[in-house]
Amino acid sequence: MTENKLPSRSENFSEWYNQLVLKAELADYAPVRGCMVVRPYGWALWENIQAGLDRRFKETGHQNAAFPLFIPMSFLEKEREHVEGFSPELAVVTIGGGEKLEEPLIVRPTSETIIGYMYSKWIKSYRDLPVLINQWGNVVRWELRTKLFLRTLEFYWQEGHTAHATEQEAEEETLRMLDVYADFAIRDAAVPVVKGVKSEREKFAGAVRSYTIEAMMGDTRALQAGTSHFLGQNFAKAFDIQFLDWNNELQYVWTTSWGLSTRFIGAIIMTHGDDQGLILPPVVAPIQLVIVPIFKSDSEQGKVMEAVEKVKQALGHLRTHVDDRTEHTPGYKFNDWEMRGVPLRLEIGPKDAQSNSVTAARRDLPGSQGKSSLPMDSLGTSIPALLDEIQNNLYRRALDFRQANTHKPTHYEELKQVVKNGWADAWWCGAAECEAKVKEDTTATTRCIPLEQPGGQGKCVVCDRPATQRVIFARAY
RNA sequence: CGGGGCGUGGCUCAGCCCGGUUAGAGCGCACGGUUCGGGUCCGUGAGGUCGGCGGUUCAAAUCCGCCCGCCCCGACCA
Repeated sequence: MTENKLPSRSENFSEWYNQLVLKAELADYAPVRGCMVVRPYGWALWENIQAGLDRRFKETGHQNAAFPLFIPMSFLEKEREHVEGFSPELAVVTIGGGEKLEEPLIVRPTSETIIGYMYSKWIKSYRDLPVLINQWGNVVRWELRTKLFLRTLEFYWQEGHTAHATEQEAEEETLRMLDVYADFAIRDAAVPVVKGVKSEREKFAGAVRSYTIEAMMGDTRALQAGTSHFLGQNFAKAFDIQFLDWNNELQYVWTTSWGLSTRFIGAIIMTHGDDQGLILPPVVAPIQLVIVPIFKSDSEQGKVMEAVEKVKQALGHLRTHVDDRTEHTPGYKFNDWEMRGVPLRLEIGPKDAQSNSVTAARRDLPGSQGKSSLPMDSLGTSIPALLDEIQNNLYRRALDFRQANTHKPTHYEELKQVVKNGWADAWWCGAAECEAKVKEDTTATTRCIPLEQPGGQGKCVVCDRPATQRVIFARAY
C-alpha cells in the first residue's frame, strides 16, 4: 500500500533530503566519494536556473566566455589570502601524458587567478574597461564532508569576473550582481533571501568584502545561496592588471567576482519541499504541468485523449508532460509527480471530458484543498494564472516561515537558545572574538550583516559593548 | 582527523548474542491476468562470492583479528 515512502521531513530533515534527491532522480552518487552525477531531471532544473541568470547577466551587459580547467600552481600563490584559503582543498595534477610535470597544475577551485592573468594581457587602457565576463563551468574543491548539491567535490556554477577603472564602479558592479541574484532567487525560485555583507572571518579568501544572499532552509538552517565579492586591487596587484587612465597615469584595475552554483538546487529543495517530496516553483520547474489521463474502456480512452490533445494545444507555451504510461494507475501517478515536485497536475477523465472541463490539482496545497474543476475553454488564461498563484504562494510561505523563525535576542543566554532552532538577528559590536565565542558555544556563525539596517544602536548581544550594526547568527550548511 | 552508527539480491531490513538442512521478508524488477477518479489485487519468475582478507572450528552471515567502504555529529567550506 505504501511503498517507497520518504522519511518524514520534520523528523529527519537530512535523511528526507538525501532520499528525496535520489528518488526524484535529480542526482545520484558517483563512484568517487563526494562526487555527484546530476541526472536529466536535475540538469533540466539547472538549465532553467541558468536561463534565468543568463538573461539577467546579458541585460546587465555581461558576456560569456570559457577559461581553462587547469591552472599553474604558481598562479594561486600570487595572492596570499587566496592561496591560504584554497590550498587545503585543492586537487593537484602532477603527471601529464605519463611524464611528471615540471610544475603541478591545480584543477580550478575558482578562476580569479587565471582570469586575472588573462586580464593583465587584455587590459592596457581605460578604453578597454570595464571588462564584464561570465563563465559557466565546473570547479573542484576537495571538501571533507559532502552532501548532494550542497557540497560536492566537483560542482557546476557560473562565475562572473569583472574589471573596472574605478573603485566606485567596481563596488557598484558588486552590488548590482548581488541584486541580480536576489531578484533571481525571489522571482524565479521563490526563495526569500537576505542581502548582506560577510564578516571578515566568513568572507571569500582574497576579497576586500564579500556580499551574500542568505536563505533559510526548512530546518531553519541558513544557506549561502550566492555571493558577490568586491576584490579591490588585490588580484590586480597580484597579476599586474594595469591600465593607463585619462591622465596617462598607470593604474591598477578594480575587480569583482560573483558566483552561484548547483547548490541553489539544494536551496530550492530545502525551501519548498514537504513530506510528499519536492515542490518546484513554476518558473524553474522542468515540468510545469503534468496531465494524467484517466479511462477504463476503449471508448472512454478515445474521448479522454481527444480532450488531452485539446488541452495540450491550448497550453502549448508551457512545459507540459502527458503521463500516458499504461502500467501505472492514476493514484500511483499522482503520488509520483507530487514526489517529483511538478507544481500543477491536470486530471482528465471521462467525467471531465463529459463536462468539458479538467480537474486541476495544485502541488502547494495538500489533497483536495488544492483541487478544482476548470472549464476547458478558458485554460489558456486560467492555467497561467494558477501557476502564478502557486509561484507567489511558495514565496510568501517561505518568507512567513523565515520571519516566524527569526528571533531578536537581547542577551547572550537568549541568543544561545534561539539559535538552536532559528536565526538570531542581533546587535553585534563587530569583534571577531564575539563571533568566535558564539561559534564555540553554539556552532552558529555570523551569516551576514544585512544591508537593510534599522539604524540606531544597541548593546552587542555577546559582550554588551556598544554596537551600531545588527547581524544574523545561524547554524549554516 | 576526533566522537557515534552501519555494511546480508536494485532498495529497506530480519537472521548474528546462543555457529549446524537448499540464507529469508517487504518493496522494486520481468511475464500473465485483473484493476484504473489517490500508491489495485492474484499468480509465476529472475536476482545474493552475506563488504574484503586472514584465523578458530568437523562446520562461519553468525565467534576472533586486521583492512576497506558508507552514514550521522564536529573541524573546513559555495
